[in-house]
Amino acid sequence: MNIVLKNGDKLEVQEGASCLNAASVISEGLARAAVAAKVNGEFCDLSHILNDGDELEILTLKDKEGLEVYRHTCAHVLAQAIKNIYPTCKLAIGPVIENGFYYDIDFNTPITQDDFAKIESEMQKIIDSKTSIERFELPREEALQLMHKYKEKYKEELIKDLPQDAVISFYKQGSFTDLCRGPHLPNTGKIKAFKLTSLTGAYWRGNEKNKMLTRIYGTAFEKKAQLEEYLVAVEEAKKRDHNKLGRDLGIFMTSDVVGQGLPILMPKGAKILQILTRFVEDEEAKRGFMITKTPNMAKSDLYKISGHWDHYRDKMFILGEVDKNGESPKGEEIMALRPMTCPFQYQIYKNGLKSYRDLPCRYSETATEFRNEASGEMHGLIRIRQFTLSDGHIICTKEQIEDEFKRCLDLSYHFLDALGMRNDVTFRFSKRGKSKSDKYIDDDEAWNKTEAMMKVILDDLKLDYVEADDEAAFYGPKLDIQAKNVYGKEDTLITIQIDFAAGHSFDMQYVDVDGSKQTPYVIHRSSIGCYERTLALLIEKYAGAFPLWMCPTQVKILPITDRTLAYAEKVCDKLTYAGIRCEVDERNEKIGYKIREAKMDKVPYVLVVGDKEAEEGTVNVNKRGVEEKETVTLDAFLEKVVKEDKEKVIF
RNA sequence: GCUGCUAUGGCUCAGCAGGUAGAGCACGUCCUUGGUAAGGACGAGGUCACCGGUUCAAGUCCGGUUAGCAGCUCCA
Repeated sequence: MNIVLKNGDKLEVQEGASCLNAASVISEGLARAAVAAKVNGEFCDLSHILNDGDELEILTLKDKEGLEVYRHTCAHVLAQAIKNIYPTCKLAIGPVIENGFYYDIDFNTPITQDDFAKIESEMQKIIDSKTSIERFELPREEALQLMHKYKEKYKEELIKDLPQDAVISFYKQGSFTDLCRGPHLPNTGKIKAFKLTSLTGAYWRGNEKNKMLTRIYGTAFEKKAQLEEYLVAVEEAKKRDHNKLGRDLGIFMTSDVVGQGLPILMPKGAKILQILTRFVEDEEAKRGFMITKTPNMAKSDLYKISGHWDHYRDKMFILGEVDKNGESPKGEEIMALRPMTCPFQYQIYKNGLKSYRDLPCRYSETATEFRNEASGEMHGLIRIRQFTLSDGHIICTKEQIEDEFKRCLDLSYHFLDALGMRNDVTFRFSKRGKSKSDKYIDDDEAWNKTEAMMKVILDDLKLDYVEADDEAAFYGPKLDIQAKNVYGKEDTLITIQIDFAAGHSFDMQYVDVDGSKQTPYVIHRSSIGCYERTLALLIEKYAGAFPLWMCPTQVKILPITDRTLAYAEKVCDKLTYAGIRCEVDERNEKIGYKIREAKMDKVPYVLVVGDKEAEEGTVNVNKRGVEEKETVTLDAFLEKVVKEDKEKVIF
């Protein structure tokens, strides 16, 4: 019979041939490298029997999907090894993830990373045994009975949740059988390089109400060298971790007595935020935003109107005693720190009757906000309890939404370009979607309309976005601009949201052309995001070597001896007057020592001045990242550095 | 909040089978005025995160609290 290869070639194979047989007809090398196959586009094992006319693609470890199969099998080897060592533990799920795999397991007695060596050597035994892996399928009832027999209650639960018509398949390697969709390697001996990397807790089915299981992470590569390379790369990435580097560079610190999630920005960090804030506020003013300055707290009455009291109260810092209904038992006035700026800026809108001529009404504020995140959720400058958001609201007519939304995105692009991060972000269209929990305002029609409206805008912008259900704000859908940290964890950097509810709940109005009163829409937006989080990602992106314009110290002047101290001061004054942030290292230290410190501090320009430079009116320029030094006149350097400082678009 | 790990001078770490702490860097003083990534000498600095417990004796063992890290959940 004939099958068709991916490139369109026809291949003659024997009747009843498997994918692996077909691979060996092509070449023995391919048969050796093969890990799985795709038949008519369907992922399957190499043992899958081909039919006449099937379209076949052989997957090897060079294919992303091939590597996934390899890692998935490794997860099964892990599960088998664990069952061998801890026979009474219960298996949950063991999927492949971006750089490896994990397996969630319910242990009777907790294990630690110290047990990894033992588990890894058991895994190695299973690999060395080259046990063949076989697939079989069972009808639903028998599948349940099998898992019941093995006392795998989590697997039983998984089977029960499969659709009635689902094919229920198992993979058996030696004495070990696991519920699995597959495909898998033909035998365990194909795994050449693996390592267990970490161990954490994870809720069964991702629900915090469920039992916490033990998750063991691991990874596997085709060759040992690749595994080593990966582990080194992970270590290298950790060196850029803002949480470490930011502290080492004196950008921020934390203090036990101040509290969790409350980073303290030290002079350098505060300077960077000031530079960013001024840049953002100035740019927003150019784009028609009116700056506001609203209180950091308000009475509970305000949050009751906004809906935060009902939807967000457990995340708020409340000043005063409240019962579970959010009321004061003593009938006292309750204040709360604000988790966002919206209801405050709405008050400004409501101050005086607005006409359609006043719209769009754009407010923005560098706002301090407070959110009582759960203790385990804090992370460096990325997740904190008090943060500064470039928060703004646009109150506009329905017709203006599209244009205003696009302007918001354009503004964010402007900042992302300036930060050099435009290519580091992805877009997520965060919807309520099918999820209808009480987290959201209950108004199906409004949700459907607003989500459809946003989709039209995003599609018109030809944005490459992913849609995510159950990620909306409680009042409407969002466009989230996402970025990843050095560990690959994704967070929202910037968000633009359409709010269908605020106009009504706050009774905001405008007088339309015909004299009728209308309710406006609201766009919530952040332009550069939360400054602390943005700073964190900048530290990681640049490993602390920030672009010149945002460096707290742009130029450091190092006199060689104290004879040239006066000249160094003169250079410093001249640069300072020109708006350059510079300082003189006037310590009585050798020049090599001062240079070392300035370089470790990642200062962009280090100027060495000695007798020669003082006499000639020159400076010896050491540019960050450049080996060669050059001596130029002070004026020439000044002109160059001032010009560079104005260039906010990087590289 | 949950799981696991961690907590020793400003920083990075040693200490260990329980017997009242050690290095390097940083810091101070002095010498050195030195030309491109650490000059030298001397010195000061810690009730070993906090609170309890076990013990004749606890940085070292146990419990709790606080804080840090990774992950889960949640989120800007």
